[in-house]
Amino acid sequence: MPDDQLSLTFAALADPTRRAILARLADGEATVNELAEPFDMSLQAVSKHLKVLERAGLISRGRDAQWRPCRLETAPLDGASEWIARYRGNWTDRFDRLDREIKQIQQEGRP
Amino acid sequence: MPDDQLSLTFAALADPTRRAILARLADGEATVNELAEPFDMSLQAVSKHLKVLERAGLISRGRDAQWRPCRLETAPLDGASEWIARYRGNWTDRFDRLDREIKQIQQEGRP
DNA sequence: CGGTTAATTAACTTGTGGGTTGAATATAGA
DNA sequence: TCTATATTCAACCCACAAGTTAATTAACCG
Repeated sequence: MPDDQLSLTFAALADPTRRAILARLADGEATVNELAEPFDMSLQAVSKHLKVLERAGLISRGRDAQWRPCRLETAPLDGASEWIARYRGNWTDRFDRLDREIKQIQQEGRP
Repeated sequence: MPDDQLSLTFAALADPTRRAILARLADGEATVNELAEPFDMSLQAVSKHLKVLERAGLISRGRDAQWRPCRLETAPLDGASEWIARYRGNWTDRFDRLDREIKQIQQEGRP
């Protein structure tokens, strides 16, 4: 619905089929047929999912003869990740943990 | 839409109004009226958004007389964050960066 | 009790998401 | 050029999301 980047990204991720497609693409490029193979739905349906992902900037497509290989594009995930991190808390907890680890490293470095 | 937890979470986050509501709740509890105030839409519409957020587990609601204060619940964000992190890469880049920082700390600790 | 405030439920409209099937397009290869 | 393969486009269906207004429930207060 709303077409701001963050909304597009989250909406694209809100479908298990699309998440599975992205997961598959994390292992490397793939054609539409290859991507569609695991799913119990028509090729056209998968093609539509790819369009959604493309509109969200989560994949890009090349052209190799009659194939249109899809590649994962992770840039939009940065914004999504940042948004979530802002509200996920608890930052202090994590800084505390990092603090302890750093102190331990310093101890080990100076015995 | 599919009702697995991850899909519910991402779908809930895919709307700017709902994200704004969550942002507001990060500053503390609020009633439905308070949450609705900034938006140019009916109270009922906001109430529906809250229901979506509640179903996704992103808010919980107490009861104080006729008020139903909403509280931010960040637990579902963990799963979402984890999913994104898995594909966001580049882990190696970040480990490299952390490596450099650790080495620097070790240098400073032992001159 | 009656009135006011807070919030939800109900019924409805409209738009769109996710799926289908069938036709169209583009390219490789015989 | 003709055919097979890969992919998209178009038209359609159904369910639901997001909004509306109107009615209902729940609790406080005079």
